[in-house]
Amino acid sequence: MEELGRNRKNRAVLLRAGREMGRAFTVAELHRSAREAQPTLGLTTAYRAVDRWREEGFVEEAGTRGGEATYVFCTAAGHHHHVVCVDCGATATLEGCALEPVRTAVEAAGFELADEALGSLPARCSTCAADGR
Amino acid sequence: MEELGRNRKNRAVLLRAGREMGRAFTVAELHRSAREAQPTLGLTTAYRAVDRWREEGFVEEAGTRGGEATYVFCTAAGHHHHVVCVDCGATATLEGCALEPVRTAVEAAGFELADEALGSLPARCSTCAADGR
DNA sequence: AGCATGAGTGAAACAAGTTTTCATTTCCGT
DNA sequence: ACGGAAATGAAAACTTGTTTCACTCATGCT
Repeated sequence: MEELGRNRKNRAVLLRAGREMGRAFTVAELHRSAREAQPTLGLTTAYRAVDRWREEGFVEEAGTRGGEATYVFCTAAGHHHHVVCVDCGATATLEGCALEPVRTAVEAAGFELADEALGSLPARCSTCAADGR
Repeated sequence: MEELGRNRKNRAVLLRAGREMGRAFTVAELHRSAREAQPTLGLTTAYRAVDRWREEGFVEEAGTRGGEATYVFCTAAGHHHHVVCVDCGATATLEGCALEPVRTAVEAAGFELADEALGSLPARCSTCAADGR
């Protein structure tokens, strides 16, 4: 349980809050949620926690929503891609590598697909698609 | 030639500058380039021109580079996707729809691919890939 | 237990990109 | 010409995200 480093109370609260969201979240959303359990917790700490998680590979960027960066917890181990609803942040995971045909086409054009920038595919969940948002 | 509206001198300069770039550009880059021909042209006008072009469909967002949004001129008419080098902005166009297998996989997960957010695929051109950037 | 150390913290200052405001200028149809 | 709508540029405002800094406090050592 030392993975969290010293003084881990706040990060533990943030971690629980983030896991409970079950979808892509902004730092402000994470902060708002964690604050319910820890009212003194500052926004700066939320930014720092997400930064750390990203460096450690627990979390990855999932695009932006309304100008704010969103993140998802990356639980699956093997090669996979996240599908993220651009409206509500709902996520799904594609196990196989559905991007191979795209990679081939991109390479035929003389480019290499930048996988690190395609960790999550922008999509719309059935609810948001039905809402016509 | 009325597509540009009134007082079109500055926007014409910006349009020429943008087309001459031949790659994805930031608003600041566009402004810097256009300023060589029109030194009084303000940054605000460049922002406004790009906004208008995007609304009109001449231009689409192509992700970000160093924290700045980038844009590409969208010349092809049919269904297509841009491939954009995340380092230098070089572009290519995929004529067919190489994304169909991805769409199928995403739909199997209960989502709909958000095409408008996938107008350009992040990639690296051969030069930047070789530079190891 | 006492203590020194350094990671952790939050408020506030800062930075960068983009948008808005506003007074002024320029174009265009009349 | 003229009147009005659109366009313009400078500056201010806003937004998101980062950095600074003084301070707290858990941790490991004695």
